[in-house]
Amino acid sequence: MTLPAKTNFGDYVRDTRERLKSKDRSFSLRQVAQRVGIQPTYLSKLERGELPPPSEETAKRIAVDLGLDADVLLAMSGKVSSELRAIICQRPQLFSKLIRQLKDLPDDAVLNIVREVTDGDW
Amino acid sequence: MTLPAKTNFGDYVRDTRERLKSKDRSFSLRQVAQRVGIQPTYLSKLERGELPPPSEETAKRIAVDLGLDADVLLAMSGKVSSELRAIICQRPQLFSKLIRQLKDLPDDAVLNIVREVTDGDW
DNA sequence: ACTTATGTGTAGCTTATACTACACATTATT
DNA sequence: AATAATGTGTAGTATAAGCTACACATAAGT
Repeated sequence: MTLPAKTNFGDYVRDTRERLKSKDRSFSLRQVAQRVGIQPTYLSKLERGELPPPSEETAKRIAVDLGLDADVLLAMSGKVSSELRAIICQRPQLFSKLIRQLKDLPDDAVLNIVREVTDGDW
Repeated sequence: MTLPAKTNFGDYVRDTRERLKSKDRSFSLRQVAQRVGIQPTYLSKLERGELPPPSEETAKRIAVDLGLDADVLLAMSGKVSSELRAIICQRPQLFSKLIRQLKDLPDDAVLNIVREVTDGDW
């Protein structure tokens, strides 16, 4: 699972699409736009950063088409999916506190927590 | 720490403000609006749910004035603070996975995690 | 050569977001 | 009784979000 280094929404989409396109002609800007349900001009501007990232729904459809992780692509839009937002908003104090605490913990420490929960030690 | 049962933004603000007002005249709708930096008419409509919750900034200022937890008030607006969003967006996969996993865990289980992290067992 | 497909520049548009400003009736305060 | 303060109805406004539509030059495929 390769995470995008320090790139933005546009570059990430463009790079991914070009990579796919080199193996499969159907990943032209126009065809992707068509499948995603947006105008080619719009996708072009998104990829070049001429316009800010699209709506959550559009970002998700782009992610699906390009086989990307929607959470990651949304993060590059500075957004958190409505699904996650809803979870947080149900118990805002609990989650707010937890997230702030985990902010400065290294990845592997957070992963340990994830694993512990997965294993159902709770 | 009393959490609002199942109420919405408007009712929560109104109830809180009325409660404060009964002890302190300066919590009239007009004076609160003045301190918060919005029009009284706007606050009135917010409290009665005639208009949707305000911007994050305005919600935060209301929270400060009324002594409420900003995260909770934002949650009633269906929002997550930009600060928390930024934390999540820095490590979207990690946090997304964790949040989804914690979704159905009872409060005390999540609190255990919070405490463990607080104690620095990591 | 010709058609077809590709990416992009320019110019818009529609809907939501986030409020303000004025006027008024009702209720307190002095 | 007069003044001041309170909450609210109505009508707007300004800005941003999230796109579309047309036209065109270039490149690729047949």
